[in-house]
Amino acid sequence: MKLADLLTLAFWKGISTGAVDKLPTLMYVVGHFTRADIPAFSDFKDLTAQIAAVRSTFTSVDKGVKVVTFLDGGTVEKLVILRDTMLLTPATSKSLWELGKLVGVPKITVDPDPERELFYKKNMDILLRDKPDVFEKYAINDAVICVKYLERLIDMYAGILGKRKAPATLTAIGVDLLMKKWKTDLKMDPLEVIGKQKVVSKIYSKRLGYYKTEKVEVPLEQVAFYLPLATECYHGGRGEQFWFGPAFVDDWTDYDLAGAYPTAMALIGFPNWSNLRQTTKLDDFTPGTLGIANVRFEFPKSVRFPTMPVRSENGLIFPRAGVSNCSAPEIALARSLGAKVTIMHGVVVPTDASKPVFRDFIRECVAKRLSFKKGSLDALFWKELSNSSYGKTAQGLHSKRVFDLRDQEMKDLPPSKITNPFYAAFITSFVRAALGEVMNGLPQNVCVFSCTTDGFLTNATAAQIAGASSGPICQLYSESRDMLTSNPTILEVKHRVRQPLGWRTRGQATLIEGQADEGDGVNIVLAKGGIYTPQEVDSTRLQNSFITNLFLNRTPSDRIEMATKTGIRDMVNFDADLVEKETSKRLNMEFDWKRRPVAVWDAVGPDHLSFATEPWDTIDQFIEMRRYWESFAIETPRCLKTVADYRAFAISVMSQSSLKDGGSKYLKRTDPDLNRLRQSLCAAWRNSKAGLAKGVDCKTAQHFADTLTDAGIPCKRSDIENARSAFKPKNCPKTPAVIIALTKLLTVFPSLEIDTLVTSRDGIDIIAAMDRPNPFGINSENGAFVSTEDA
DNA sequence: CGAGTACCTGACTTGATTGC
DNA sequence: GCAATCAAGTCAGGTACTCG
Repeated sequence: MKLADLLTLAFWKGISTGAVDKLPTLMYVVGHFTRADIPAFSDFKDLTAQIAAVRSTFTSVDKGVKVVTFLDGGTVEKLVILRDTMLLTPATSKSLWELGKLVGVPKITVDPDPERELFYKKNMDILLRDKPDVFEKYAINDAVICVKYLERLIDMYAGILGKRKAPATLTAIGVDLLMKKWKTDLKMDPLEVIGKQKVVSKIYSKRLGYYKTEKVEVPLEQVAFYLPLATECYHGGRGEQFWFGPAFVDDWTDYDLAGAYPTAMALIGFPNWSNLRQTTKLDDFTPGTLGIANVRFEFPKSVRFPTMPVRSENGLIFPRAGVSNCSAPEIALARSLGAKVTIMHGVVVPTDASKPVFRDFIRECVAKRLSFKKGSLDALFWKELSNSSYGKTAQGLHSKRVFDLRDQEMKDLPPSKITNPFYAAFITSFVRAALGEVMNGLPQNVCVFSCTTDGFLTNATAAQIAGASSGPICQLYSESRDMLTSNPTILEVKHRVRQPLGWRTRGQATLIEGQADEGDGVNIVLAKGGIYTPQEVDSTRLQNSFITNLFLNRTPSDRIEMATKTGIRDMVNFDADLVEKETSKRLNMEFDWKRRPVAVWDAVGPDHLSFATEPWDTIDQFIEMRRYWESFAIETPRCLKTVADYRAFAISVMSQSSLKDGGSKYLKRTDPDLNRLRQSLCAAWRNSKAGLAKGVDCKTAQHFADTLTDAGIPCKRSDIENARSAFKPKNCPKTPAVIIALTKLLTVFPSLEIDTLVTSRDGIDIIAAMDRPNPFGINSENGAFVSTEDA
């Protein structure tokens, strides 16, 4: 059936039952997750040319679909605008069931038995056969929810912007509202706000065969010059796991910066783009400055959480020293933490703080949100508007490929009307800086367990938190907060637990729940870090114990099942239907090595490897480390669950890092140090190098092999015969095992030149961490926490 | 929409085995 | 003892995909 046929049928039924007396020429067709429905139309191929794929589903963007319907014996052309409620729903309530609750239409249950219910939903044809009346009700109910929701949305839009329309996405409403604020209320020119101008350009039109003049929006020249640097200075949120494994038992609190991104946005004053200037003066970069820079930095050893972001393939890293592209708030913070900072390339945009560009918009969103009941559709709607506007300032900065339906190819997501890298860089930098200021303000004996974008988990007391959140950045944050909500509080408590478990960025669970009675969910911290829990495991508590068991009992070969749906590309290119496909993914609950282990031990209760961390000295150390980890664990099955596992990895790391420059290629996974030593010795013997002489220091290959084996280096005759390539000097890592073996060999071959065999580099040493005590003073007998002050 | 992975592919190295 | 052979292991780069 074609889309047109469906509409004809609907009109015909509407007229014949008297429900419809006038036919519209322009209409919205709405569904929830239209990716499931649209491909079912027989003219799907033609439709794709007129609709767009947004966030993996279908909607109309800048134009509608022309549809010809047959009514009263004649043909009538209608314009259809497609909408997907999925794209118009606040982030927390994506399911149709949630949506139904928001508009007051509950979803219909088809069977009282939950198992039958699930079965019917997966096999709608059987439901139609068994209970046709229920089927019809159920099917229509979904449509009712969508229509009611869209009507509500159109009403809301009209109430705010005075025009009756349904935009394609929620964020589009936010941008429209912001534009209105700028133009009507604040009398600002949107182009001036984001540093652009209109110019007339001549474009040759192939179709018309002559030049057309067109007005295009381009960045002001003095701004354009620095856009690449500003884009480099824009990063996402800070996410790190500072501790691996089970923590000690204590009062742990999960804090969140209240409304982080909107709060930072509200601080931006009206920019004077034409007076933008280059500077390398540190004092030009204050916490509130709209400024970006490429800087060299070095933090003192005493700073536990360095705050300068450095981009890597695996996300943001915060090393002790290096080169960072960041914004003014982080530069100011680094200086106040005692870091040596040198600005190599810096740009500052003067702003008028008395004319903030986003504050009124945010304030209106916050006021509107607070005027509605918490959790209601309106409240969620307004929250989404302010939160999503930050994302729009960053849209299109880092290239993101999206599938273009019309041209059937991947294209870059274009910038939005309010994309501006200076803003995006400032907003995110300010939030990271606020987080960094608090974490570094805590006493050394307080443990910070993890952090994600705008929150962190710590065993600090309320008084310690208060003491840590009084720095200049927090002050500014508090002022902005006060201005927006008349409440200067900056940190909110999200969860309280007694013992957390952590493995990687965005990977935390709860071993012992908290005892707060503030409601459900407060006592459990759970961030699954990309791990799927089965559908039947539905409550947070069940999911938490599922994840915890997964972690404690994991093996390298564990896989987790997940359901994926046919993607848009496959639907369009191969005419594939939307089906669920069961796939499995390797379970990865190992550390991400964004920090360096500083003290390692086997924890008790639950029994598992545990370690505290410190920052890497440089980004290169991290990059190297990640490479070692990937080759060690992801290809060879191995989890780090005990100190013995850790030791094997630590030796592998030292072996590889001390060789570097090609020498570390093809090191063995198990006993890399001794295997390489054997290889080197065999080549040395065959070529009479490194103080060995073939036929003199052992008559036959077999004899030499036996001698090595006796010294603790397993060796076979074939190993010597296979040593066909030239002897490579200094090609052997200097691990404790290698030194012991060589010392033994020296008694057999006194002329052996150890320095010719063994590398002179030191490499990355995470072996020594096994000898260091837990800095937070665990009593290893029972796992109980002993504060360093008492100990 | 950014962050973080998993998976695929093709080229290269290594170590066990075999025949001379 | 040496050369040839082969399967398994290793490496590097690119891409697709999901979650929060």
